[in-house]
Amino acid sequence: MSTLHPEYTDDIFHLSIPVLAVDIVLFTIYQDQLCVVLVPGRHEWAEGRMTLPGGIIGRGETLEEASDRILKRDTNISGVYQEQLYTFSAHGRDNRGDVVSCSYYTLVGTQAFLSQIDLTKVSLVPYSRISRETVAFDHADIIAYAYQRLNWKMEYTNVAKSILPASFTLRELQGAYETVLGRPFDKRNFRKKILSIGMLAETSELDRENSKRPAKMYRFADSELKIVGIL
Amino acid sequence: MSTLHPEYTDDIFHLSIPVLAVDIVLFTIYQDQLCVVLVPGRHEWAEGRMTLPGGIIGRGETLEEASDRILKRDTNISGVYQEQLYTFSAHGRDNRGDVVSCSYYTLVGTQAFLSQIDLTKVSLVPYSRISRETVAFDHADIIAYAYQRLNWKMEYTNVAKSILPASFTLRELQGAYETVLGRPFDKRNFRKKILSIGMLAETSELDRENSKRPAKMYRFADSELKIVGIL
DNA sequence: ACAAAAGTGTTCTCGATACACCCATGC
DNA sequence: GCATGGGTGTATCGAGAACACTTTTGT
Repeated sequence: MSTLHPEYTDDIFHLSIPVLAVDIVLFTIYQDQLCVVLVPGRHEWAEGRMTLPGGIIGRGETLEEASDRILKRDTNISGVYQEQLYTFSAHGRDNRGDVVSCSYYTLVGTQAFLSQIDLTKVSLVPYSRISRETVAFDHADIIAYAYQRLNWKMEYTNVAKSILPASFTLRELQGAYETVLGRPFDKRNFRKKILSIGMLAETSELDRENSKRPAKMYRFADSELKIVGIL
Repeated sequence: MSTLHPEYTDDIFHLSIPVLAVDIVLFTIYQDQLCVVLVPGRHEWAEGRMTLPGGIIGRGETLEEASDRILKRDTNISGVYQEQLYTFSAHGRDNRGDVVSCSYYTLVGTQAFLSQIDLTKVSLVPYSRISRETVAFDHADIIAYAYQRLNWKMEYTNVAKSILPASFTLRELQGAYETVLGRPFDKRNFRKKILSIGMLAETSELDRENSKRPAKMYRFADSELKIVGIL
């Protein structure tokens, strides 16, 4: 079956069933801040505010396929692991019509991110500046919910892998945790904990970037996302 | 706007978008076993196996409204708090056509349950007997996922309130935990923990049912569902 | 008096937190 | 030799797990 990709047109809102869409919360770290990728609201209904990348699911598509397709279309990013967040359906959540939104979220490393993204199409907005005034529809709520889940995932899984290069120092890792979770950690306790879990493996590299004592570099031992129980 | 309630008819599968449905996992305790409410598969596609109560979302309905409506229609139960579980969309998950299913789950007390339910329409199947052979579509997967979430909720919230009468003994409460979680607890640790949280309040009643030493009866202090962190 | 369930405390282990100094390097 | 970030260990506290006997009642 060939897949259809419906758009937000008038006639799609006259069917006997609601329209199903995806909205994607893409987190990344930029300039030491946790940011969310937003696109300019492409419809008059967005009233000049920005929106999450999103669109309508076509026939014969799974939610994951639609989410990949739409993320690629709206931001040019592909091949990232996305996780389902929640399906939103409140009355009036989308003033275009009767749209149920299944949301996905993900965390992408700055390098991977900047090399793929089309910066003419998207904006990086620090999480701290997102509010109902700045983003359209119920997207601020979706982002807030995604942030909660991301917090949980940072504490109990090795998601941090997504935002770090192949090898990194423990200080860099701690910095990533601090930026995403928005609170400081004790250096000794952080290292003890993270090493005791067995999530990391030493490499033979040393960090020669800084002209100070070189730091050992580590990599993640598991290539897949795993639940480990961290902080 | 008057709400439509579409059914699984041929023409609904010829739209340009997928059909959105809800499926409901209703847990209850019956004969000291954790059970799931199933209905006979109402469509030839179910191939004689049972299914979760479920149906298609209409225009102008939220998922919660649809879920309440459909649970009432399929089982005659109303007014229970349902929580969203996950939205399933895998290729071929429903052999009738392109159906995305948003699942909900809930836990209902035997009393409330038996007084409302229409037992000619539904079956109570022990969780331990559910498998891909006994239930249609991907409903066994949905149930397994709901069970995981229910486990989590028992450990970290006061959901147990749903399956206990207004007042109960600590032994009854422990029994409910043991039945749902499928493992035994130490009486002293259980009581210490559950009382220390402040989730319960003593009542002046004593349990005179058994002709042994009467037990104090307790009630839940909070009437709403709360996250507390239990076991 | 006895059977049956209710009720109660202590010990141990482990993970989380708080906290301050020495080490290796480049300049 | 000194400035800078890298690297390390110990003491305390609280939560969870293991574990056995006394109390109250009905018969």
